Amino acid sequence: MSAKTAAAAGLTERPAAPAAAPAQPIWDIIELLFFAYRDFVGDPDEVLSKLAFGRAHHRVLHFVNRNPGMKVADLLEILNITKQSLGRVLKQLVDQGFVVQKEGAQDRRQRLLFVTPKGEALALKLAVLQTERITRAFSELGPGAHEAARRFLTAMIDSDNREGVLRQIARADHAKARS
Amino acid sequence: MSAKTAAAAGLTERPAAPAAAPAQPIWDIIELLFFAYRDFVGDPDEVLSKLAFGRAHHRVLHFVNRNPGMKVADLLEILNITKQSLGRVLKQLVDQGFVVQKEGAQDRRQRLLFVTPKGEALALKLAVLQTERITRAFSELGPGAHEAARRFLTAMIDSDNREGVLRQIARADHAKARS
DNA sequence: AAAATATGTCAACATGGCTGACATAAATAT
DNA sequence: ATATTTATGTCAGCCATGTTGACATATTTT
Repeated sequence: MSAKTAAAAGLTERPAAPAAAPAQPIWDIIELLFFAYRDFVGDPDEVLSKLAFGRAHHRVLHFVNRNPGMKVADLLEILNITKQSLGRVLKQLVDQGFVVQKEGAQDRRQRLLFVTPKGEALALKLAVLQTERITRAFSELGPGAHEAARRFLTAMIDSDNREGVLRQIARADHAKARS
Repeated sequence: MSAKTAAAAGLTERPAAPAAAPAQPIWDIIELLFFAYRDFVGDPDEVLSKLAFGRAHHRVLHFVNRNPGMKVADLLEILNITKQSLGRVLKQLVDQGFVVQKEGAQDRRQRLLFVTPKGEALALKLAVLQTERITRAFSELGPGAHEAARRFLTAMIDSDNREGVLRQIARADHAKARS
C-alpha cells in the first residue's frame, strides 16, 4: 500500500529493471492464476475426453489451426517438447483426419501441417468454449477489460519470448483472416 | 467494437447471463494465457527438478504451506485428484522432511498437514520466483495493475467455485499472517 | 560426393494422472 | 455394545504424455 501511496504522490521513478527481492509473495495472484487456468483448460478437456484426446492433442490442433502450413520444427519449438512426444499425438490426429501434412514446395523435406475441415471444426469448438468463459469475464468487468488482460498476460511472458509470441499471434490473425 | 461504441453511448444493459454464442474466438487472450502460464510455472520447475520433484509436489507443498493444519480431504478437493495420486507425492514430501502429518485433536482419524521449516523455506523460495515475475509485470504496467489482474483472474474462475476460492485465499492470508 | 537438415521411428523409461479392491482406526448411529 | 460410516492409507495395474538415445530416409547444401 505504501507503493500505491508513493505512486499517487508521483514519487515513483520506474527504473528499467529494479527486480529487488520482493518482501512478500503475492499470494492472491499466484493462487488465482492456478484456479483460473485450471478452469480455463477444463472446458475443452471435457470435449476432448469424449474423443479420447488429451491436452496434448488440443495444443497441436490449436497451433496448426492458427498457423496453417507451419513446419513440424516450428511446432516443436512452440510446444517445447521432443519430436517423439509430438509424433505420437500428431500421428493420431493425422490418422483420424484432423490434420494433414503436405510436402513443402521449396523444401521437399518439410511436412507442412494443415487442419482439415474436420480439424478446424474441432479447434473452433474448443476455442469457442474458452471464448465463452473469457467473454463472460469481460462482460462482468466492463470496458477496458480485454486490453487490461492482454497487457497483464503479455507482461507475464518471458521478455525474450514476448516479441516472438506477439508476432506469432499477429501473424496467425492475419493468416486466419484471409481464410 | 460495436459493443464498445454501445457502451460509450450508455446503451448496454448487462443482463445477468447473456452468454450468446461468441462471433469470433478471442485468440489473443487464449494464446497469451497459454504462454503466460507456461512461463509462470516454468520458473519453479527448474528449482524443483534439482530436487527430483515435479509440479505435483509443488502444488501440495504450496497449499499445505498456505493452509497449515488442513485435512487430507481438503487438499484432495482443492487439487481435484485421487488420494492415490496425492499419496505418492505426499509420501515423498513427508519422507524427505518437507511436510509432517499430525493426528487431529477432535477427530483422531484425521492427519492434519503442516509444512516443516524446511518445507516452508522451499515453498517460499518457489513463491518468490513467481512473485518476481508478477512484480516485474506490475511494475511495467503501472498502478492499478494488481487490482486489474485480480479482477480478471477472479472472473475467469467458475462462478460456483469463485466464492470458495476467494474465501480460501482470505483465510490463508489470515493463517499465515499470524505466524 | 559429402555433409547438414527435416523428419520419422524404435525402444525404454519416468511422472503423475486414473480405477478397483481392500485394510485400519476412529467416530457415529442404532 | 455392536454395526455402520468416515478419514485415511495402500497395493496393483493401466494410461497419457513427457524424456533420452540411437538410427533411418529423403532432400538440400556445401
